[in-house]
Amino acid sequence: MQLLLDAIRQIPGVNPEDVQFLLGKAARRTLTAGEIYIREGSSSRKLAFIEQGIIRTSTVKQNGDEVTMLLRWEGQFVASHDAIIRERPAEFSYSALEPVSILEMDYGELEKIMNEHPRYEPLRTFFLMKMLSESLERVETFVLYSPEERYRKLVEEKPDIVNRVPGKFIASMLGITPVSLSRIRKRIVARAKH
Amino acid sequence: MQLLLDAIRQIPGVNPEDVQFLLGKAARRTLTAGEIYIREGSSSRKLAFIEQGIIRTSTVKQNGDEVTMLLRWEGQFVASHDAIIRERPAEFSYSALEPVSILEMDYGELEKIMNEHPRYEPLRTFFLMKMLSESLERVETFVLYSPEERYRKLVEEKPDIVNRVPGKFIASMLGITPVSLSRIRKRIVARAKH
DNA sequence: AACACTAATTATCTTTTGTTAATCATTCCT
DNA sequence: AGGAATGATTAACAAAAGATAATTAGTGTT
Repeated sequence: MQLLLDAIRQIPGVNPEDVQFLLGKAARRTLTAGEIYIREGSSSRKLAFIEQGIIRTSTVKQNGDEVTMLLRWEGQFVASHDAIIRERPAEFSYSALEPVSILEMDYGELEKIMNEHPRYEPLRTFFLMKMLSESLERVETFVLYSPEERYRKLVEEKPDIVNRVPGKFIASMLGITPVSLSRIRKRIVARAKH
Repeated sequence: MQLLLDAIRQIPGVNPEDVQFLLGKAARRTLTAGEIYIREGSSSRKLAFIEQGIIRTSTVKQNGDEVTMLLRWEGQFVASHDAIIRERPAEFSYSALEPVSILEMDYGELEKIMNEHPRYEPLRTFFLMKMLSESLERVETFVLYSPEERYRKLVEEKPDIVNRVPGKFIASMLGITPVSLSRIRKRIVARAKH
């Protein structure tokens, strides 16, 4: 819970008592490793804060290949973008890579509260801005950096990810194949021992 | 002006009279080809709707290479993401590729109005969601598609872009070099005449 | 311990991209 | 019209990535 409070405390324009009220709406829930949280095609508008664990967003391409679109871990929020911001069924599946603990709310409920009590509005604005900021930064990594540089940056940002997530998922998220990631790793260690 | 009205009319929860009021705050402005709209490093919080023309978002990498992060054209909004959602000086320059006509507002002013009159809030939420949706879709193109597929999709989405924007800018936006784009084009026409 | 299953690495070959430089093609300018 | 400047294409080579398959490593299961 502390993690979530810390996250919310950054929000300008929201006072702590309001937060307490909203947190009352959140339910703690756990997922077992491998469990699917939101299934592809569902219209679930759940909004979750990850207390512990990693959730993977994935789908299957037309050609049958499975791709990992996104990995989210403790301290971050997870929601079905399609269901919430595009109002259509989820194109992706969201599943736990490890035992996961989340705090869950229904976005529809939040929306109702915000419509009735405008003072909660800054909360929504804050989340949207945060997600947008993260997404824009991700676009930047694709335009500015090579696959190897993207991998280095990811490891820099979240070093323990390499021990917690199978490389094939990491590769997919970076837009490359597992074979290519393997070669990148090899090149990096080769260069490390000059 | 019609274009902007059409764009705003899609927004659920905002009534037309409110829109008229906000539009009163917007000023029409033109940019000459090549003119810089927002300069890198500036803290301008201008928000603009493009009536006509194309605006290019770009920066210079550490290694000196110039990159095009984004192209925006008529019917779309332009704003300095850094200044507005990250509250820091712009990392990018925004410049007109053609003579451009925009409707311009100051985001700070909008923010003030929204804080005082909550009924305008859905407008902000709508813009944020729209930008987020676009950004997420862009991330998807990098994860799901090859450079050639990304190029095809861009041309499909905005066919006249190839006649209006130098290929080197398009290439950069797709995360590839101009030479590589040239080869992709060659491959496409070669395959067209089976 | 033996087996099955999955992931990671390696090998081989093909395709694509990056890099650099040269050559066309266009546009713009005086 | 002539010349400068810019952008696009092509060439030639190096580097990286994709595809496929084989091998190795690591898990977990019984």
